[in-house]
Amino acid sequence: MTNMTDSSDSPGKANKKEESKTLPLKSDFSEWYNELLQVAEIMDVRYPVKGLYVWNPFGFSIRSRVYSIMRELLDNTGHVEAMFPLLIPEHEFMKEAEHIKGFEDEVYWVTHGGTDPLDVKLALRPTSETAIYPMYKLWVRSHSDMPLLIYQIVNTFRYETKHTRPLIRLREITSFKEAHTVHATWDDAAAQVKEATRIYQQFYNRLAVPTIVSKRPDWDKFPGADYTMAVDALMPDGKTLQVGTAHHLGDNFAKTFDITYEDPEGEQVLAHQTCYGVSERCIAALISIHGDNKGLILPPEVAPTQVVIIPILFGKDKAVLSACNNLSDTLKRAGLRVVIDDSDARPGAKYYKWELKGVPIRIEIGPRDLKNNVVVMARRDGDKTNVPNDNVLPEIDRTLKEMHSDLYKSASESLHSRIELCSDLDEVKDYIQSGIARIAWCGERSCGLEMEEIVGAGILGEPEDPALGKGDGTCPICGKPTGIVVLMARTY
RNA sequence: GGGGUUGUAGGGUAGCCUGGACCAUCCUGCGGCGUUCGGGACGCCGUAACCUGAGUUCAAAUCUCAGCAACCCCA
Repeated sequence: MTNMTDSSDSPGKANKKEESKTLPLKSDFSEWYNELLQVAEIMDVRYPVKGLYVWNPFGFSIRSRVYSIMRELLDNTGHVEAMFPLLIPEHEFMKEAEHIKGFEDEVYWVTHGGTDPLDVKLALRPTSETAIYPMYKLWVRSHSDMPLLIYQIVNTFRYETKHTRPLIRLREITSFKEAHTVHATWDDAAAQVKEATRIYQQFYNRLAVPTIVSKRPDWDKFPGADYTMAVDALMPDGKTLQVGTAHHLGDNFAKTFDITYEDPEGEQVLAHQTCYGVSERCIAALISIHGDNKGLILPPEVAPTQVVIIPILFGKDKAVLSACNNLSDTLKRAGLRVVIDDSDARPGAKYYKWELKGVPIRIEIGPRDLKNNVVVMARRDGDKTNVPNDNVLPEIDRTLKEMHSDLYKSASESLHSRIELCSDLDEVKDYIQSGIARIAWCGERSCGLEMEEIVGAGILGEPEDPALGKGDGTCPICGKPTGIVVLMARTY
């Protein structure tokens, strides 16, 4: 905290204020993040219950667009959407022993109906396996029912005891997309897990967020799973954010919930299952990775407003306004989301406002431009240019596409410049202050846990990409030679 | 899990240590009117606050306790 009384006299502080009137610098990531969510009207964090936050209409609009990409990708890969209840009876929830162990400290329980205690306690789903699989027992009959690929997008509740954070660590996850699939064989399920991470990487490409897929170490897998694949993004402060997981459940849950099918020979056999999920953390990554000192930068596909038109008015200038209206009509007919800001504020104030909101393209039209038959086009992540009137639509189209690929490219470069091969744990300890360390590991649980202990950070696992996950080395704990390289990072 | 700090208009703050009055300070925002408008305009008028509960006291934003919430540090 800066002392109030000197701050106004200090030139350093004054400059800082000049650069960013309402927003802390992005280099103070935590403050920047919290403040941006509030001032850009994504979330209102003042809801008076710990770990619960309100989606503002603007933020909700981003959310809707992001999740419609997810729906599109899932629907195009054979998935169907359904919806299961929020409340899970205690006896179903308690069926799978490992699963319970993983979640029991985090479950909210409904114990009363009005003032009467319930005979059967009801859990608020922390995830929906135990809500869905009793139904799968009824639905799955035959090998011809397979694969069964169902997803839902719902809220889930977890009583987090660690520090909660909007979009990142919540007590109510408002936007949990969870898919639950059933397959005939273990191998079919394994293939589906691969497919899931492929879909997630496509999804994140659409958000211009580069990600890394890796296989979580055994002690960090989903409770009740055979193994867990995870998708991680790298945040500006060097911590990784787990933004998607895919679990191979084997026949573990099938045994518990008695999910069997009749195979072609007429035998009743256990099904194999997977589940995979993405939460609103995807939006945390989206915001954090692209934003800058001025505020949000949104990839055009998910920006609620793609083009803002600012009239530069002198006196009662009808010509400028009607030029703005004409352009707006043209762009809207082409399917773009356009806003004309003809409010009473001065142009500069409007620029700052819409930059904060991350609008990809700003068009300025003033008397000078009318005379020259041009408009001024400013890219949120770049410069201003003059564009001739008859070329505005194609130029905007082109720029929006280019912006997406530029955003992805710079995010990807930033990610890869912050992954470093380390030869010992001291180096790892040092490097994870700013990024992701690669280090050899023999694969033994005891060595892995010791590495985490020494470094004070987590092992993300062995990356799927061989360029990251392979390499000769020796385990830093036991000294055995190994071809496996794992990723270590500070995590959210 | 352990420790610490904080809670005053929509946001940010002063006042609290050392209890009391005079309109609870200033910036910002918001509403109105007018002048303005090519990178955060200005004038005038208006608007709005002491987290909740209990206690001490003639008197509480200020002191004590509890709750709720936020932030920071350590494990």
